[in-house]
Amino acid sequence: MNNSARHMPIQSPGGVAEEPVLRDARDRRRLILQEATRLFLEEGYGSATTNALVARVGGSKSTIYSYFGNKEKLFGAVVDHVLAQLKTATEDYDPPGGDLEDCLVDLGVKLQAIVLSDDHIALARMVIGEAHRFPKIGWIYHEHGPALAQQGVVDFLLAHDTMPGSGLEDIRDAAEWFTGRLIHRAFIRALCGPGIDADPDEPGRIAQDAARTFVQRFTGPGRGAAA
Amino acid sequence: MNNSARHMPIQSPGGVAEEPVLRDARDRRRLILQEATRLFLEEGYGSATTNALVARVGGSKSTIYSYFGNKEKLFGAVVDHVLAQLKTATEDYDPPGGDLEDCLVDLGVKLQAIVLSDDHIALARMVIGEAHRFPKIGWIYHEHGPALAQQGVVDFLLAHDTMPGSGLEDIRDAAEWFTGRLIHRAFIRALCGPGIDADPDEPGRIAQDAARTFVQRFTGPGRGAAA
DNA sequence: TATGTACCGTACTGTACGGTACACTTGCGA
DNA sequence: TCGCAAGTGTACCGTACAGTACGGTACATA
Repeated sequence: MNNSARHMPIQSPGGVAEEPVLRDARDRRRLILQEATRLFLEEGYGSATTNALVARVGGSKSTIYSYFGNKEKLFGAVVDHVLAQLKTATEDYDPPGGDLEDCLVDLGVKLQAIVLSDDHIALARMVIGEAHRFPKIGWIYHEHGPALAQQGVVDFLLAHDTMPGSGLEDIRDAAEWFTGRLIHRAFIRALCGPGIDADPDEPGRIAQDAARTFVQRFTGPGRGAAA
Repeated sequence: MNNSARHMPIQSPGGVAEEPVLRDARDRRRLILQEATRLFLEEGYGSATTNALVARVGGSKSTIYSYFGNKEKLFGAVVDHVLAQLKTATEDYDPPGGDLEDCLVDLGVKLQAIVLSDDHIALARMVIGEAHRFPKIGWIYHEHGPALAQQGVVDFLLAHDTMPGSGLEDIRDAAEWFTGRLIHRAFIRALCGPGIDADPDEPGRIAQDAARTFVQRFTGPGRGAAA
């Protein structure tokens, strides 16, 4: 018998996602997914337990299992969910006017913001840490994360006719120079742990450097092939 | 506490343990560390079990625990061990003669070989996946891995007087351009899982591009400082 | 021959966790 | 008022695993 008070959807403490009071039980699945996402991102796959999820969501394990079957499937749903959010964020990108360098700075800053966001770092950590157990999820993440971002930069360079006369291969290479400079170091550092060498100004500085140097060295005259 | 005197140590039927090599028990600790390293790199921290380690090493759990205390400490020892090996590999680097581009290609290829080696990828995955549980190990890895490699490139550029007249900050930035181009994409891809888009020729091509483009655009006249 | 030490083999403990069973409750529509 | 689907609370199961206990062995040294 249940003698405790009727369960109230007491609130998830952590987080970005503000929960609109989902009293209506039809949204049960969404709430579970939402809380599972927070939980997995905070704890990682291995350390996140189903009981902890129940404690957050309220309700019972039975409901969770009736919706998602098992923990692995729930994990898959969470990864899809987060990637979908990230994808939306990139699709909404609207380049400002101004000259190329300004546009590249803007693009760079936005890209950094997404890649280095707490949610994305947590997701990447989780996926990388479990890549050997869930190779498929590693692949999905790669295609909907890094590869997509890379393609986004290529599209940007094409759309702005940044390197007129260059072949697609050269543009791809240039995009890799740009993203490598923009992201590599900070991303690895973030993956290794929070607060390593933290300098909040650095991303901005690097975006500036990436844009300026890119314009100077990769666009305009004198960038021909041949060696 | 257990006071039930149930368990009778049924005896080993004579010395069956036919261990081929390293019968000399003085190397016990080293052997354990060695096998633990292989095991952790193959399975990851969470999935590697102490029983599996016993099965590999031979002998008994008691011995392992007498040396390392618990699983976490064993893990720490393993990370130290692998990083020490990687460090040795970088310290032994001996740049060839030839012009700058050739040297950079050589440096790039060697760096890629280390960074993308199976052992390093497995280590990085493990560290990244557990960074939230073992922040200190994340930090140690970062300092002895990525940060060290970065510094190695800076040292190379300085030693070859690649950018005469440039300040240290500019050289650091240039080094980040180089390593970002050289490694970023392939590293992320490798972390996400084996066999994504695998093209065995690509690392070589990228090393070539990184070296050639770097020389063209980041050194010599026309890069902002006198030559 | 005695003794100390490093190691072995195996049974065992405690616990955490994924997952299930099942009786019970609630909201809703007919 | 009834039936039903969805959800709830809780006890429970099986298993996996870290870590321990402890008697026994191999061997070197005294």
